[in-house]
Amino acid sequence: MTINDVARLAKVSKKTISRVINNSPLLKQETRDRVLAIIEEVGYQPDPQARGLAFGSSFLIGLIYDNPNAQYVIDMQQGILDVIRGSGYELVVHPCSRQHPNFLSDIRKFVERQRLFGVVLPPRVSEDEALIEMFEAIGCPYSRIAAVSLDLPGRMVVTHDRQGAAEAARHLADLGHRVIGHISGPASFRSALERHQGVIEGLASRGLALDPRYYAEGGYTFESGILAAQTLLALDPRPTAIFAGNDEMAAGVIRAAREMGLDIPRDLSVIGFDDSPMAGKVWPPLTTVRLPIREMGAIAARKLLAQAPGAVPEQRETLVEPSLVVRRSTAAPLLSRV
Amino acid sequence: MTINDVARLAKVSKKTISRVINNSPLLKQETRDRVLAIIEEVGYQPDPQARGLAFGSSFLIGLIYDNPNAQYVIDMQQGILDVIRGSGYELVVHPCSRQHPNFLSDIRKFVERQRLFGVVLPPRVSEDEALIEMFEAIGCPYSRIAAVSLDLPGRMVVTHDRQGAAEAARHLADLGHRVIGHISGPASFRSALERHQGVIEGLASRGLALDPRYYAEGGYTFESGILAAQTLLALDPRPTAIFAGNDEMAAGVIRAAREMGLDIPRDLSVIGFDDSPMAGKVWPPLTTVRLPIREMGAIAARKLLAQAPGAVPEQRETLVEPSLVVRRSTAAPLLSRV
DNA sequence: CTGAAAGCGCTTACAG
DNA sequence: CTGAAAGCGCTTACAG
Repeated sequence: MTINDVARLAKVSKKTISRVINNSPLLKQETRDRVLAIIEEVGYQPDPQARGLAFGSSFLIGLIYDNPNAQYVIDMQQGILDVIRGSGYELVVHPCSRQHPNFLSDIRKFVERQRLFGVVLPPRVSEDEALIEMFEAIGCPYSRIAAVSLDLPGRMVVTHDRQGAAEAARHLADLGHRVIGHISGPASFRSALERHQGVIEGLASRGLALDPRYYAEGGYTFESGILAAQTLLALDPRPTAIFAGNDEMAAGVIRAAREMGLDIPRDLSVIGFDDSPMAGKVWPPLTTVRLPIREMGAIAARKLLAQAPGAVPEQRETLVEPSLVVRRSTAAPLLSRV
Repeated sequence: MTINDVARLAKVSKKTISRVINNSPLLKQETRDRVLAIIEEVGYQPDPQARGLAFGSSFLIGLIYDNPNAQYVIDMQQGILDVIRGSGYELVVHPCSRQHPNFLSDIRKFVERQRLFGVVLPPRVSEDEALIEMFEAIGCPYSRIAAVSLDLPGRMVVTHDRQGAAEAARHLADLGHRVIGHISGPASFRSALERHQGVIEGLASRGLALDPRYYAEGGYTFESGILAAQTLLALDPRPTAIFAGNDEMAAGVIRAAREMGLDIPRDLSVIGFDDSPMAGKVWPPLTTVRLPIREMGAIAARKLLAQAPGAVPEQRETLVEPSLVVRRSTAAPLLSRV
């Protein structure tokens, strides 16, 4: 069933069918309705390959990512799919490594060969300016997700990591903690910087300061969380609470604390970030900060689709608010409870 | 840069370029080498959309899944990508729900519209015979991953879940456990049936039987693990070990045990299945059974590609062996240690 | 508001 | 072993 078959059935030219498919405005409503009815009846689906060939651009959206958090990527894929479902677009996944020597040229080949309609860029690739310049150079539309505004409003989904971290810090302060540690992700991640800054601001709003001795830079990994926690927990006075930049590191903190014989939350409160699948399943269930990843993926997809030739371009930046999920890994410090 | 440009540069017809691209055997080696050199030099990449249109089939592989385990899906995607990298194929993801009323017709539309080259089917969709019949009917190549052989050898990647579960059961028996519980996944999953059977066989090889009272059917979810564990742990005598059909449920068992004041592994040994990201991060680190998901994805992709018109078809079924990962959630039972 | 012609970048089927 | 013609299913650019 091709455009020619439908044209024959509708007794119009195939150009008219094409106009219906592409929602052309210059078309009699009656003609449109009649054609639409026939399309529906015979179950005609325009061939995206043929359209793409004629258009000079495919109906494929690329998700380019280097995020090791599986749940994050799956949720993001789902969010993008929520939006493109029924639109004729499909999602092509492209994990990558910024470490790889051909990082840029591989992605460029991928985008050019497939004539991708555009790409969605979650962190950390979303922060890679060389990558962005390449997309600009080849004219590939994109939308970026990051913890700070890095681009034109219509291309940005900004996550308010700073606020989420501030809320976490205030939660600890309000529980009565005064000696609070923070383990951030790598300083090369905007999210790590923003969360760090959020901790500082959140504590400041309660008249507290983040003592630099109680700050450590981690690698967003379980092992780095263990290592950093061992350092911080050896300090005198020992921190009564630690905010880790993500759940992986928070799990590491819990592990390190346990191996020192500390009880959580009695001896140490712990907060993570991400609300990953394990967060509610470890013991004690982890207090953490949640970002609506799936929704972020959906918004990013919408902003990308809005860059299509006929569409109305997005003008406004979207700010996504995280929320604190209080579970049982945080409590008042021992001293203030005595 | 199109096939015409390359033809002009090489001073041959575009048909010859096409023959080079498609590895046609009837081509002088010298011509091939000369064309290849020019292709390399100018960085020509054949347009998959144009090729697909002419071929009547795209260069897209679909991953259709309804697996809620994010790490599983990501690893599988990675495995498929490992194989198709550089082949000109790309991976399109298509999560779905077997509950959805349009489940079959949605997938059919997807496959037909995109003219997918073929699809990779992990469990549970891989076990859906109505889905398979549909693929047969429309002539869509596929490869299936399942815990039992369900199809022609060339289309099957069989995971030896039964053996993995048997190994887990033997591990418990060899530690000295005699009262062992098993919580399986839903009986509508082949993996659940196979793992269950594996437990029975593993115990039998040590002269033990799985008392039906100590068996419960769960839903492969954390909550179902908690519920089932509460039932099993109320039994008299209390089981000294529980093998859960996946890590999610094993985490639920640990939770339930903890809330009853039981220490793991002192009072209860727990084994899971999957070696999910949380397995090594919970306390105690979970003994579990690992399947090489990424490798399975790669094999499935290879079997799919082997169904291409020119390729040599796969004749043999692939059997994938799981491995037991012993961590700290299993130990000898208290009595035998006294 | 609608249509006939040419073209997107490839491949198949047929020649030679 | 290589090539000229026709076609895959659409769209663009031009008519009317």
